[in-house]
Amino acid sequence: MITKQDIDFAINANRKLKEESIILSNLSSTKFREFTKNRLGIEAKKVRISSMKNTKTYDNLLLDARELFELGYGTKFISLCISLKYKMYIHTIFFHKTVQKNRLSFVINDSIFNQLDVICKGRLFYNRIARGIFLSFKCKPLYNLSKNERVGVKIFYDTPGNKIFIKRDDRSSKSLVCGYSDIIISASPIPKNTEKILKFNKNIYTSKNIDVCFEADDFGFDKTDLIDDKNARKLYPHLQKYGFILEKKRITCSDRSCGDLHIYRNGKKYIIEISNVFESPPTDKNYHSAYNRIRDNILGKITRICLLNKCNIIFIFNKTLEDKKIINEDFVRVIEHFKPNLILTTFNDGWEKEVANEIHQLTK
DNA sequence: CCCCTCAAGGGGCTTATGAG
DNA sequence: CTCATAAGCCCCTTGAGGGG
Repeated sequence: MITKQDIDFAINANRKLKEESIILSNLSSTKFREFTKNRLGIEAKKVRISSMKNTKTYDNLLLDARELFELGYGTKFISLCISLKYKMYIHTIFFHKTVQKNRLSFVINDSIFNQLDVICKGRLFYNRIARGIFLSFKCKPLYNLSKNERVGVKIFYDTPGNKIFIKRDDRSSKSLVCGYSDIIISASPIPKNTEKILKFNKNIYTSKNIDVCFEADDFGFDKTDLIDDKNARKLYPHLQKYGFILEKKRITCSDRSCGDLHIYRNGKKYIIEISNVFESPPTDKNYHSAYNRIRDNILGKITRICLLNKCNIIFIFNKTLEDKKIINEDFVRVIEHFKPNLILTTFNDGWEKEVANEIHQLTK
């Protein structure tokens, strides 16, 4: 079993090697022994690996090497890590010959998708300069987590290549990388069909949408922490008490026509859209334009969401909506056309409790 | 915000060649 | 025959920046 300590030790040693201008490509048996003796105080044995065949150590050593390969490391790093762990230099060619080289076989895994409880929208894209394919997706809590610490992950694909599962494993060679505003993970090894789509023309940047699946728990979150909308995040725990179940698919602010919260009860799906339209009340000066904007905003949401979704939809708006300044003729006609479920609230302390109860009553 | 673009550096993989 | 080393191209990781 390769531990995080084994790997960190090797990473550190590699750093020290670089201080002496030795990169792994230049590491030789002599340099390794000199280095371990002088910098680490380790006396490495001089052993011919072939003489160890059929010993327990040899078997363990190979198991460790295979595990490292599965974690995404290559022969040079494996050579360093194993050499340090077993205190004897073993050249890269040995691992090249003994470790299975099909990385793809480790990452195709359909059954792992049974565990997921969160799905986010992601994209795979090809980076022409780096000549690699990468995954990019947004998830605020994960982004903040990986900003503060290295979050190692393994990735898995389903057979059709439409979904990618990320599983935390801090030993992995891959980690979540904070991009400009999103999380980036290198997506290799890439299933062949996906690779074809993205590398079809190397001069054109293309991307492919993909579902990013994971378990919230795996990264230390509750799945309700990952609800994107602030108000929906407050409301859901109270709905949960009434037996509503959160959809796995995460709604982000980019899904403008999807509402804020998707939940199920008794096999029925409900979409909830929450808008605190008076969060910052209009000032006296632009009084009229402000109310016009709010009216358009509300009508736009009602129209889009009602038109594009085929399930029960509940809108939660500010109670001030009853104000005559919002209700004009157009407003009345749109409301009469779509007949949306409307719940009005003050958004004062404790609103989420009252609203959850209203939703419960409304959907009985 | 969404989607796209650019980049450095070094390990990964493979093979030839020679030493032990 | 086994193992070590070097060399070279390929690929992966990490990271930044910006237009619309």
